Amino acid sequence: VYKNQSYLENTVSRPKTRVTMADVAQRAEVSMMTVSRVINNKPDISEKTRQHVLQIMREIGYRPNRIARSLATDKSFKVGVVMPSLATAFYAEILEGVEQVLWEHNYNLLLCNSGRSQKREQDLLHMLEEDRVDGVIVFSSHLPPATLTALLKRQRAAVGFSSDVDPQVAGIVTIDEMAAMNKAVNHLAASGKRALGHIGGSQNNRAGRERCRGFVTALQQAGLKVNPDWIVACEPVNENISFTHAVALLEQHPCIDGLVCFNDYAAVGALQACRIVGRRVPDDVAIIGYDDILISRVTSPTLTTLRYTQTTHGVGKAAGQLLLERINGRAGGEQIVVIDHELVIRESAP
Amino acid sequence: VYKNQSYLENTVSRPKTRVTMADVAQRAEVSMMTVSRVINNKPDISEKTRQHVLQIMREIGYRPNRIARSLATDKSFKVGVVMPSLATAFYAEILEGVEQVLWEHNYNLLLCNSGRSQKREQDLLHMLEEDRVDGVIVFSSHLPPATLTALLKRQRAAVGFSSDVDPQVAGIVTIDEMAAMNKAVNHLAASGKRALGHIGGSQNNRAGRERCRGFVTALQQAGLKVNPDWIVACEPVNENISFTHAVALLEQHPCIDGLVCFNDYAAVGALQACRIVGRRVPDDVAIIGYDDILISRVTSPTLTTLRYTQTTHGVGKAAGQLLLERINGRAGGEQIVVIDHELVIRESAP
DNA sequence: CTGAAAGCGCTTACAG
DNA sequence: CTGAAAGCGCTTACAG
Repeated sequence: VYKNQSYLENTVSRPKTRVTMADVAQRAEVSMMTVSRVINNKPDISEKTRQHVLQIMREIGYRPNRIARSLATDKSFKVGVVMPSLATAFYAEILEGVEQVLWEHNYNLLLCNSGRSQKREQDLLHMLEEDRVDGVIVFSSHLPPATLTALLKRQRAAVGFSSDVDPQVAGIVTIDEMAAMNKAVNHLAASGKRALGHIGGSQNNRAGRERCRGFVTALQQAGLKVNPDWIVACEPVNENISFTHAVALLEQHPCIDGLVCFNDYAAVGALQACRIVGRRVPDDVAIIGYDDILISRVTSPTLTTLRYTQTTHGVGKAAGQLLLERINGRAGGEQIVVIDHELVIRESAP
Repeated sequence: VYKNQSYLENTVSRPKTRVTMADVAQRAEVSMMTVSRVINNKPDISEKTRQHVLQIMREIGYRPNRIARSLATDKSFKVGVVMPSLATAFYAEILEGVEQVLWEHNYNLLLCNSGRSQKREQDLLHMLEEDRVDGVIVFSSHLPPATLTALLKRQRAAVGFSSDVDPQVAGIVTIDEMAAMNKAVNHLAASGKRALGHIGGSQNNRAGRERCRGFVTALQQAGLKVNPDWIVACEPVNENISFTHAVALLEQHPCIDGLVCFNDYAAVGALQACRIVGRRVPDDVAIIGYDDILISRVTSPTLTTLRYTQTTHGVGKAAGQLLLERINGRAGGEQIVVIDHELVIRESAP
């Protein structure tokens, strides 16, 4: 008698135990090997047998158990994705790009949110290891480079996005923050600004560190004064924190006539600060943001900002693609994808 | 000789096969049973043995294989989440809420994006079945109610958010769209509007259907005229499609003096349409949106809109919580969580 | 407090 | 073209 009979009936009760390959084999009067062959579309099987087995599978509502298959094949068709935040528009769009390529190649996505916590990022990576995922993508890691590298080395395949990680260990999708800051600084210098400040981001991730470093280097190259007091770090970086920092900065250093900000949120805070402190934008203080989020078009004045030449969705796809190549072992040596950017000139720094 | 020796060395090469429980047992000179006990923090084990085993695990870098454990226990500690879109702010925020509660209870999230495709939604649900996830949450399903119900019945536990599904089969987080539309229509009627139109959404999901139905019912209750020609459906619903529909609507029916829109994007399109057609908002045509997204505060005129009394993040948490209850079998009978809303009155319909 | 054996539901060589 | 046996890495009763 068929052990999952109740499952076939139209009742609300759920099955304690589901239909297995053995059930199919028994009912179809073939071996499990044969059932396995039709599930996996293997050749060397008569069309008659195949159809018969398929028919039985439909009849009893059989679905193969991927957990068992993963254990047997040591391949999970899952990849872990570690994000510093999910509700941020930027990461949400990236996620959609990643999901798209992965799904197209039959991979599934185990979603992890580190919430920018180092501890949690580590826990997550350990868990992903226990899940035996086929690969991992880490976005904007907040872990020290050595720690991250050690953690990723333990994964079957890995990609780091805007994270400092050994290129021997993981594929890399990176942003040339030095060049970006150079564009911003040169633009301000060209319009006559001479005392530039930086509303920076967290020094716990690559973007924050590199933008700060790039800002300083760009100043030097442009022959402008570098004053450490004109550089502040927001943590976390949002309008409010940035506002507070910017007010203090502008009050203590009235000479500042230009501000390069970590991102558009920080720039919005700086904009408000100028209003409070009584400085006109861009005449007294010019402001440049980063990311070109929706809001940068509706502030007044509108925001001059840096943006990737690729869509955010495209950036996610690139990261997914890179991981797939590594999973499939088609990766020859170090792989580094560099995302370019451009300056979008609006009113805050014409 | 230890088979994963190379894994312990500081090389870039990755292990073909990882450390297993058997390796730990052998090296610690205990049985696998004992190792299993320390992994799972079971009692009945001497502190000395426990510490010794833990030490060995650390030494050889052992991480338990959750795939094997899942197979043995028939429990995956994973839940599937099916979304119609990832990059939409609304769903991104919900996702963060879901991820949060799930992680707090040691569950992981298999993320799926249906892209509003019925076919893909079905494929996804089948795949999740094969993954033997402990539960599934479907957001704003585009599947016919009977199909969705049948699919969810096959899952170990399920929750539907704003989806028509049999409450015997899944927990439900739902929005009382009838009441919402009632608020919108009454507000317009109270300000003297008499000929109301509806810029609706897709009829392939509950929100679209219910808002339309609620709109009509509210008109009837308010004693206002119901004219099917004054109701249009946008598919997909975005500013451009809405703009096109609204222009046609306003040109063909100049008498219309109020528009209730499916969401804020649709309302923004309607706003633009009024400008093009030469109708003043709110004097000639009053407009009401839905969702209270960021943009509704910066349009001119600003947008009167409906919003949930709970944060979007909170809505995600509620859905996650509900699923956990069902997974743990603490669910007594039908479970329906209703999300309330309120009218945010701004300039477009004062 | 500790262990030997069977089983979870598949796949992988290996035979025939 | 088809099948019997062993194995993937854990856990679950059951003994002692």
